[in-house]
Amino acid sequence: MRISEVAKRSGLSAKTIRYYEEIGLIEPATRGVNGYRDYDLGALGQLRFLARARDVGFNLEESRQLLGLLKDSSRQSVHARSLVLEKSQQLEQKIQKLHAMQDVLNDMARRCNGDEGPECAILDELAGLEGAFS
Amino acid sequence: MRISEVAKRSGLSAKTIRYYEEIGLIEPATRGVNGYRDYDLGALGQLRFLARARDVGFNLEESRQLLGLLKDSSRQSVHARSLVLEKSQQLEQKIQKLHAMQDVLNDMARRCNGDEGPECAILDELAGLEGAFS
DNA sequence: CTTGACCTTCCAGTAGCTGTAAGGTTTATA
DNA sequence: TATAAACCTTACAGCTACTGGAAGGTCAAG
Repeated sequence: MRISEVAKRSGLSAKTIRYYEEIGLIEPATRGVNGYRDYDLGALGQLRFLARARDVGFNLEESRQLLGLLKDSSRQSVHARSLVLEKSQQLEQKIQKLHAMQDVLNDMARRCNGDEGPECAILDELAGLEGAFS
Repeated sequence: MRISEVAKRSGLSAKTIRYYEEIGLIEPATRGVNGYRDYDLGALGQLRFLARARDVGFNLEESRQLLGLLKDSSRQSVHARSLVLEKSQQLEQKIQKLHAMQDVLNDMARRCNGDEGPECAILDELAGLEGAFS
């Protein structure tokens, strides 16, 4: 398979696949006589695995670890599980933080007239005039 | 005020303040005879404003726009309000996405034994073997 | 007079790609 | 057979929003 085919079937861009090779996340692809990269189903499988790991929130280093576990026949599933649970907790924290930010935004919007005048509770609050008179 | 004082009082780092000046987010600070940057309360106010805008999720370009509104006496509060509402919606989408990711992670963790053996529903699912036998 | 805490500029690095340039190859069509 | 479209290659720059570090100038205290 050529790179564009693997790209289509993995959901990654060709650029990204070359990048993953460059940083050693996957083995360098074998090359055809013309110098084009050539992929087999095993390589496609690894790229799909990486795409999914990224999709659920793992960064490249974590995805590398997970791929290492996948390839390690003497692995212990507890390791994969702890990576997943830790990531889930990280997402939880991110969600909480985003919620808090959203609350502030919604509150500001509620207290702002949103008309053609210059008076604006949003700008006041961002400037530190803590809307004491809302 | 010197930069470290402004840093302390705005919550930004000195590095960040210099960076904001470099990219034109704030006016270049006036300089003392020794070449040190010197800030007045107005500059501090703007930096605080920027710190808060960043805190609630605006990126630098959006923060620049908000600061523009703050400085524009002929502004219309509807503009600030629409920026805030749009940002709130963006946060909502991010939250939904993180929730979906977290659901997948929690589901994978639940189906994984997490013991010393190699069998692992997490790795199976990431590899695309859609846990049909959970 | 030296030590330490400031300040300055400049350059490099981070994550995870994406865009673009300049070129080689393959394939389909006129 | 010519040629144009659609691939492929490498290499380098750029993106966001900073952070770290080097090399050096300034200033106040002891």
